[in-house]
Amino acid sequence: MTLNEQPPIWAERAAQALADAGYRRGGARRAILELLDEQPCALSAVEIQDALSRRDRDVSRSSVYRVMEELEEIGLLQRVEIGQGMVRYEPVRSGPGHHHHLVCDRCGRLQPFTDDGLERAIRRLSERVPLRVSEHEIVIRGACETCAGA
Amino acid sequence: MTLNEQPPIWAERAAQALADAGYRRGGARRAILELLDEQPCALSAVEIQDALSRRDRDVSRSSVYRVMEELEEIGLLQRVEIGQGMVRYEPVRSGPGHHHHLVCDRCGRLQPFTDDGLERAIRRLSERVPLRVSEHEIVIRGACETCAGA
DNA sequence: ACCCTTTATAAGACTCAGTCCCGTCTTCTG
DNA sequence: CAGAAGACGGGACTGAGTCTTATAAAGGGT
Repeated sequence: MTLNEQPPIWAERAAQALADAGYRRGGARRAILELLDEQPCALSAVEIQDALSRRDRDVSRSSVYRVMEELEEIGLLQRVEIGQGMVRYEPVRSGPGHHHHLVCDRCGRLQPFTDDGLERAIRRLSERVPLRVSEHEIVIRGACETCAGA
Repeated sequence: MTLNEQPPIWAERAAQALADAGYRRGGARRAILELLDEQPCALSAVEIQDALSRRDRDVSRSSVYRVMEELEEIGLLQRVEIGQGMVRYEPVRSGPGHHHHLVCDRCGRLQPFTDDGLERAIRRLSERVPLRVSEHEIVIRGACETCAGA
């Protein structure tokens, strides 16, 4: 179960990609990029704002959401809906990096995973279905090892 | 792609199940049951309240949410998270009736489907994963035939 | 049929993530 | 270095969902 462990170059790549896409630089965005790059887990918008605030680098709500939108647009960030209306964002670190998520019902911990069998099943399914499929998202819920005890 | 087309006995079965579970009867719940039974598509809480209001059978928000919770608890209703924080509810009509959903990005139309290959892949996956799996939900998004034109 | 207790309901205040708007500040370009 | 374009902050606003409380039914016992 792969946890992302690449060197912390994502923020730089992201900054470059933003520049290439015609965005100017700005303090809020920079702070957000750095924060996201450090964090091992996906964060929600509110968590991002709070974390920055704790470092005395306050950023407005509007900025958080705007930056999230921009980053998602360019494909640097993946939006993950973990149920109960909760949304979190995580850096896309390697290429397309398609993966899904395990969510712990109790502690909210999020863990990425990939599975070829699953992807194959979905690909086959996509062809037989009355829908021009654009994306799919799979969330598996349960109790993580820590929370399940045992 | 199976659309639910059973006879409209769900409301009665549901009423019975509620009684068996020790719930008393009440106007709001009755009205909600009848409405849900008629509707072919899944509805959100707000849609339920509005629909009843249009029939001059006003029901309070609290009642809608309370009843949804009760029905889900007994397994008569399935909660479907269709993304963007939207939640809809649909009657569970036949036995366990495990299935997933196709969501049209544009018109919001919801369509149930089942797929054995997919279930098999998930079952295999569940055994290899560091999580005591309790449930899974798969949402496939795209453009439905109507919206995609073609 | 009539209490009495328990449960169901309505109404509305409240929460909280997310959106929108607008005035101000910063970045970049000429 | 000035001026336009874009980035930012702050705060009003939205809308789904929650919580609280008073009132209205429902069912059981007599």
